[in-house]
Amino acid sequence: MSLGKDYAGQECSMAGALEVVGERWTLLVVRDALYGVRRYNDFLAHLGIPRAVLASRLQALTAEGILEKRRYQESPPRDEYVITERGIALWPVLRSLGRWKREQYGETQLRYFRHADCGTELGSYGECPACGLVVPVADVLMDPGPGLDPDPADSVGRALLKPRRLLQPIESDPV
Amino acid sequence: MSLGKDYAGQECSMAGALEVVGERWTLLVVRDALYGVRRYNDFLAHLGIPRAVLASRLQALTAEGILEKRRYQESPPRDEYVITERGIALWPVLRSLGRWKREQYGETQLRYFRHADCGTELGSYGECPACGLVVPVADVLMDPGPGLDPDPADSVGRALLKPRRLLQPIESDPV
DNA sequence: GAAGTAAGTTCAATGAACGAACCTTCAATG
DNA sequence: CATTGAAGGTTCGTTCATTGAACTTACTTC
Repeated sequence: MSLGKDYAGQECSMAGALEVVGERWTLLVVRDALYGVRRYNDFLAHLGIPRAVLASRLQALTAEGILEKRRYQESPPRDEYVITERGIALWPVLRSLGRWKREQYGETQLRYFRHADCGTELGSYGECPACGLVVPVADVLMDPGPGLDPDPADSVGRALLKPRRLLQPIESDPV
Repeated sequence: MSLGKDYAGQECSMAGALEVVGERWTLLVVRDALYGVRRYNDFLAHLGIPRAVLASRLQALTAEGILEKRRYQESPPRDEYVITERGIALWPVLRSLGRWKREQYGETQLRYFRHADCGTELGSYGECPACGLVVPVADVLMDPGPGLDPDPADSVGRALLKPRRLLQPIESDPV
C-alpha cells in the first residue's frame, strides 16, 4: 500500500493510518498478535493467509514498530513476532470494528471481552462500564461466546477456546 | 474483497467488518461522507481515487446500507450518496485510527474534532472530556489545525478550511 | 540416513487498481 | 441550431498485488 500509489496528498491522519495498517490482512495479523500469537506458523494456520503475504506483512509491521522480531532460540535460529506498545494501541480500532459489525448486522456474540478484575463486558471503546475506566489491554479477558465453533482446525483456534487474557503468549502445542 | 477470496472461516466480527469496509479506499469514502461529501465528483476530486474504483465502492457501500443513493434532481437525473446510521456508526473506527496515527507518530494536528456545545476537543473514542458524554456525530465540530494546507486544490478541501460540523452537506461551489 | 519442523523464498496464474479516454443526458451559450 | 460544458458514469490496456503450490535452508529426532 505504501509503495508507489499511496493515499498521497490526503491531509489526514486517518488516511495516514490506513497507509500503515490498511492493507489486506494487516489488521488481522495485529488482532492475532493481540491474542498472543507470535510465531509464523501459528499466524499461518490461524489466518489461512498465503505464506508470501504473511512474510511481507510481518516485515512491514516490524518496520513500522508495531511488531518486534525477537530471537527465541539460536539453533536452529528462530524468531517470533511480539506486539509492541504501538501495536497494542491499535486495540481500540479493532474493538470498535468488531462492535460495529456485530451491532449493525445483529450477529450473535463470538467472543466476549471482559474486564478481568470484575468480569463486566467492555463497552464500545474498551472501557469497563462498571468500574468506569478504560481497561488496559493486558487486563482484558477474552471469553468464548455462543456463536463460536467448538472444534477449530488449528491449534491457535483451539487455544482460544479457553478464557484467556489478551497479550498472553499462546504456546502452540501441535495435535 | 468479498468476492472469491475472502477472510472466510475467520470466526470474528473484526474480520467480518474488514470484509465490508476493509478494501482500499472504502474507509476514506466513508470519512468523506461523514465530512458531508455527497456527490460523485466531489469524492473524486477530494480523494484522488480512480473513477472506476469510486463507482465500485459507492455501489458496494450502498449495497451494505452504509450509504444511501438519493435522487437530488430529475432532469438530468442526478444522484447523491448520503451516509446512513450504519455508516455514522463507523465514526469511532475512523476517530481511533486517526488518533492512533497522530499519537504514535507524533504528528502535528491537522484537524481538531470538538464538542460543538462546549468547544472541548474530543477524547480518543469520541467522548467529550468536559461534559463526560459520548458526543453524537452531528454535534462534532471539525476545525482546521496548524498542519493543514491552507490552499487545497479541490473545492471540498477548500470548504473544509472553515470550521463545520460533521454530516453537514458540503455544497460544492466550483472555482 | 530418513523424516520432520520452523521459517521462509520463488514462481506462474489470477485478480484488483490505475489512469486515460470515451459515453450519455441534459442546460446554457453564441 | 450547433457547440460547449457539467455530472455521473463505463471501457480498456497496463501495472501491481494476491494466491497457492512447490521449493529451500538449517537444524533435530527417530
